[in-house]
Amino acid sequence: MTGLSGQTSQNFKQGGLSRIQEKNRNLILEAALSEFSKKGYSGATVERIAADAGMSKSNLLYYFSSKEAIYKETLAHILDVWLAPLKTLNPDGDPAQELGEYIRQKIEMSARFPEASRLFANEVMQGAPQILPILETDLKRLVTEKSQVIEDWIASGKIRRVDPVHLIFTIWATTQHYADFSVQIKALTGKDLSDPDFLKETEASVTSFILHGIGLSGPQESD
Amino acid sequence: MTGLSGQTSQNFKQGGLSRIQEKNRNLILEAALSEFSKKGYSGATVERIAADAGMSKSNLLYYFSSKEAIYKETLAHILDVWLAPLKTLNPDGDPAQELGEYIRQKIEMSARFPEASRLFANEVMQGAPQILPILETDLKRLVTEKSQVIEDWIASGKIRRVDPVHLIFTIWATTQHYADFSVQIKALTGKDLSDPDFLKETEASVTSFILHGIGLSGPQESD
DNA sequence: GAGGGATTTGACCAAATGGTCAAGATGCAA
DNA sequence: TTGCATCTTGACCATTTGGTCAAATCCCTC
Repeated sequence: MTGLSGQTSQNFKQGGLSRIQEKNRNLILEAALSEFSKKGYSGATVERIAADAGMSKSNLLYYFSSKEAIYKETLAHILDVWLAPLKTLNPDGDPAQELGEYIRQKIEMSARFPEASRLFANEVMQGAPQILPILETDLKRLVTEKSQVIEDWIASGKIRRVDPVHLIFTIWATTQHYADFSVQIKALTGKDLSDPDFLKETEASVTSFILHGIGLSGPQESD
Repeated sequence: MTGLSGQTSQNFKQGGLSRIQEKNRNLILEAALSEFSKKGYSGATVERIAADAGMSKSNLLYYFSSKEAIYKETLAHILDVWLAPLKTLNPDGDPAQELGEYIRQKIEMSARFPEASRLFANEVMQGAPQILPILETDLKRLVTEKSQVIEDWIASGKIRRVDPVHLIFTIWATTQHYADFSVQIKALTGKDLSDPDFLKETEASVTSFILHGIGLSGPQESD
């Protein structure tokens, strides 16, 4: 007796997944993100992902046809989320506000999804075997578009003349560093982004560096 | 080359390595750096490292007792080189000059030894299983010392008030990013640090960002 | 050039691992 | 409850891989 679901009995056909499939695929993808980000693609084992997800290896392979299939799906899953903040950069907004908000979002992503950051870093460092085509098309298009936004801000004298692409790289580098190298940061400071105070402090420092770097003051002082 | 003629039949004891040992160990370490940085620890295979080094797997294991031993030695080999630039930061020098030079050196390291950068990044991202103790002692001591240098520059009004540790993290993040994410950078710009023009351009951009970030102009301009 | 240690390698082994398969367990509509 | 599709698993397989070992081959000293 299922007291909760008043749903009908169409279990899985036409794109919809059955309740059990939905649940298990999610469990697997969560476990996979954890394993892949922790050990890398080669270091992760299907057995351990299955154990993390609370099922047998055989059962996991009932939901995903291969280790590589799990990996690809995990990557695809996070990629959208990962690139979302940049898309919101608004040409008509105030540069300090817009870039400050972008940096803040990126750091929050590093704080909330450090595993996703490391998975992405791992993939790219290994030569981006799975996502290179996406980088060369979608991401390139996005970066070109947002570079133009920055270029316009420069042209209208709102920010100092800088190379927009290098500015984007700098933001990516600094914000993701706190997730990817969190172990090193913890070894040196005793804290990482999971500490709310350290998160605030990092946010303030990084934002301040970059905004000053492009000729703007910090977000609090506006004149 | 230590003591070529005076040696007895003991070719390698007491620290000195035979000519053949010297050569082969170097070949192995070079191949290991390439493999480990390209595939990560788990992804690399002893067989392929041996092939890269031009010898059989058995022979490689005659020189290094295990895969882990090769990995540790490779790491140790690059670690000194990797941290060297920071050590040269001179408290008595001009901040713009000193930091500019440090950034320049770090970018040049990324250009010349991208594999070392990726190996290091990989190690840290996996939780620094091998070098965590070093990070917590030697590196922490070094960072604390150089933070004090920066702190002094702030106290004497030479640079803007910033968090010294975050400044160091920012420099590491931005400079190493160009090595670790070179595939992504190449996908987006068509170039990487192996291109001399792009190297110059990157150097100028990153230096400019950070020096402006701490309240200094670029090296050439002053107001 | 002979003797002996240093170097090199192929054959081999055990463990780990990705994946298959058939059989059993479970959930669900009638 | 019954019948069928979905779900789950243990047993099993082939391959990869780190590491061992004894037998060669090389190199150097005397």
